[in-house]
Amino acid sequence: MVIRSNKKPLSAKQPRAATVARRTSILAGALRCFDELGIDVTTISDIQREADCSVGSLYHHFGSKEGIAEELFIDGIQQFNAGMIRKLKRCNTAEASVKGVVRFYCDWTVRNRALASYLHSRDVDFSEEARDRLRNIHRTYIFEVYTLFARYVKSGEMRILPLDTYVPLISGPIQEYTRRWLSGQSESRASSIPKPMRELFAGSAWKVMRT
Amino acid sequence: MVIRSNKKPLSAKQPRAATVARRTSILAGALRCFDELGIDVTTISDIQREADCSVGSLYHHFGSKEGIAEELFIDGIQQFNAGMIRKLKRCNTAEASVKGVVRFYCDWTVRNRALASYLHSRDVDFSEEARDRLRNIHRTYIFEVYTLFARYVKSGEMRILPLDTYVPLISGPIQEYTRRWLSGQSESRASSIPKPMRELFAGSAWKVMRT
Amino acid sequence: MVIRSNKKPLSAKQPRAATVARRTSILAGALRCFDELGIDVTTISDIQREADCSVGSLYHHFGSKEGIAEELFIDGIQQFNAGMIRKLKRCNTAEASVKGVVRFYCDWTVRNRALASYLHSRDVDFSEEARDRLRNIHRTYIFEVYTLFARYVKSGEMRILPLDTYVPLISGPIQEYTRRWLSGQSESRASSIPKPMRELFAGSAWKVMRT
Amino acid sequence: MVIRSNKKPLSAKQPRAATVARRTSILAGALRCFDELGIDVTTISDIQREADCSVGSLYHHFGSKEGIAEELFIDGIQQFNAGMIRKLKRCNTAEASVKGVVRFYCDWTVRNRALASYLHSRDVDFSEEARDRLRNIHRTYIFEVYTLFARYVKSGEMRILPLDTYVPLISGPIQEYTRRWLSGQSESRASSIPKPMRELFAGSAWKVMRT
DNA sequence: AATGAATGAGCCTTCATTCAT
DNA sequence: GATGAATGAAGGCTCATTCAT
Repeated sequence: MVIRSNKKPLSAKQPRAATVARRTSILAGALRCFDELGIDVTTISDIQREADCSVGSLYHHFGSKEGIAEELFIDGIQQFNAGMIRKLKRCNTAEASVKGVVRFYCDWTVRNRALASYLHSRDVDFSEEARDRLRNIHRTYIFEVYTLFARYVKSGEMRILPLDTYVPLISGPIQEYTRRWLSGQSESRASSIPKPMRELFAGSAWKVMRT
Repeated sequence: MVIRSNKKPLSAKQPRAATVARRTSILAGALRCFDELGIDVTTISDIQREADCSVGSLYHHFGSKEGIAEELFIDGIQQFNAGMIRKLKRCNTAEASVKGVVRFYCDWTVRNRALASYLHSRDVDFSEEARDRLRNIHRTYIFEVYTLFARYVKSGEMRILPLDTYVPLISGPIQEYTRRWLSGQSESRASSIPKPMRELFAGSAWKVMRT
Repeated sequence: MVIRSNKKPLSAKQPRAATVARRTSILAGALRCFDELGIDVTTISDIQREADCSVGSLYHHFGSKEGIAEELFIDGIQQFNAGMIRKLKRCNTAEASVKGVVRFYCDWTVRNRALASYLHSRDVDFSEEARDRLRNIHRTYIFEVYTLFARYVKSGEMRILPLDTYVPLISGPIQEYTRRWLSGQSESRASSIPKPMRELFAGSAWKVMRT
Repeated sequence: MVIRSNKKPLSAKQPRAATVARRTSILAGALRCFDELGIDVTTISDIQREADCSVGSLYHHFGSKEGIAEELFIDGIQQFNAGMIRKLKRCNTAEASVKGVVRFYCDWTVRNRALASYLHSRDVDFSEEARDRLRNIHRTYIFEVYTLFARYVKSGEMRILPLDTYVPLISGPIQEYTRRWLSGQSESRASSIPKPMRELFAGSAWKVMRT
């Protein structure tokens, strides 16, 4: 997982490798806790134990429990968005694109189970500053995605629908399926989602979107 | 630590009307709190204030904060299930039934905004006993629903698909749309979901399900 | 309910002097409270006030009210045992040893009134771990004492009796007398037990034990 | 066990049999609780469950938790005292009397394990009124006992000792032995104290008391 | 006499955060 | 940068007692 120091002024000198490692291990430990216990229930002490560091260290690097939660969340979102955009840029038809969304959603969730699960929780209590960063990230993402799809709508390959229904219609089913898979996983960490299943959802999404 | 057996004997005696009223008002107060603050953040004090009763009363009737959360959850599920079954029994064709599911989901959510929102949260930490009750309720519900749909699948009016994909495919999109509507609503309590929007999702569901 | 593993790793690091002082003052404060109020009635608040520290500090060092009670109890037992063994090692005859037990019991109790009184109470609700520690301490102590007396029994200077009657027969009377003295003391903190009284019990013990 | 209604004015009419039965069952239930949990830890609710009655009933009959504890304690003391006096009145020699004390103590304790254990606890927080009653009972008892023994001291059959050492010297060992037996019993409720053991203590007591 | 819902002071404990070393 | 002792507000919960039915 790629961790970036986002809090520090951009002009600051490069943090040392040891520092980066410590931050990374804290975020990883926090994710394990959030995954197993939930954000609200996880305590600083839990994270400390999991990351094997002192309380002071936690506060030195992230300022607060919410600081850790925010950093982790934003980091996760950026990874997901970047992956999705990369994927879509490699799709050249409406069908490939619609199916690509479903496939990427499915694959990424399976590959990043804990992080995906964390991004679903709506318990993070963002600071105003973090909310701003998220809004910008989301705006940029949505703009990029819409730009990539706009041509297919214009060309008549995809239905024209209210803007806020595209995501539910395309991703809703796989999200719901995935959500159930995630809950199940918390107990039995074994299987992944079978390809034919994934293709069923991809196909359905296209069935709904095509003109 | 001293361990005592805590279970109240399940006496079949009818509770008095006042008792029922108190229980109801506590649950209503709790729902308001959970809706605005989230379960984990809501305190006993909050519920107490909202239900206008003493701490002792809360514990007398529900035993614990989790006890309240469980009761509320189970109550809600049962209301939803009962409504859905009632609705489906009035549908005579595959199309009406599939669309009926989407419509009922949409309408019930709008009519019971707070409760619906609460049922979505996965923060309730169920006791083993509550988990059992829920499992039974769910089993019964799923059985009834499948019974109602089985004939349409058999008659060839609906596609034959893996059992665990029906719900995501039919309800996924409206659920996702609804989820976003719910988040938005927490700030501006005004609008409802417009009929045409509802019908868009109903239509899409049928588009995916028909043979 | 969420379960977390709570055990602090038994790091061998030396605690700082300030830490030791704080622990000591907490135990001293707790003893004063237990002595005056009894364990069950003493509240964390009482101890806090008496030790002049924050609640958090109490829990940081001892984990719980029971933790304090256990530590104090074990500390006291070890002090008593060590003193008794030291005393007995300086006795060279059966008579001196039997009388030595009575004398030490009497003197130690008077010199450590509150602690002695605390060790008599059977309200401490030991954790399994503490019970283990106590069992070990007791086993070692009993072994040492029996070793010291064995020669006198073998040499025929002392009666041969069932093992579990030596303590009651030698210490029973002074213990009972002392117990009453302790109850009395809780109101009027002045006198001590007069030497002749002590010697009466020492003499009686020897009268019962000699062959 | 004989239970007497001691709180009511002496002129009151005889309570009905049902009332007596209820009081008896409450005291019996309370004893079971105190025995297993300790007074301070036992709750009104525990007693209620054990006696199978309502909270209101408890308060109707005894006024408070302490009221129950006091009644039980005083009742027990009176039973013990009465038995001891009865026993001593049947002894005609100093030796028989001294040994009689030890034997009765031993036998009564075994026969009334829970009650004996309860009488040893010093956690009862007596009201001023109860303390008065107890003082009177104790005064009377001590007076009777001393009267019964006085003749043997005068006749030179028993040693002349400080008044407050007779009880410790005679009863101390068997009490201590018994105390340990009682603690042990809480786990394995089976054996009783063997006769030869009892006689060992009886003999030792006489050895110490004879001139 | 019996019942059990209601009350609320007070208890034990947790936990995010600070700060001296 | 790292450490962990210290802090104290706040939370969930218990329980003796009262009182209307």
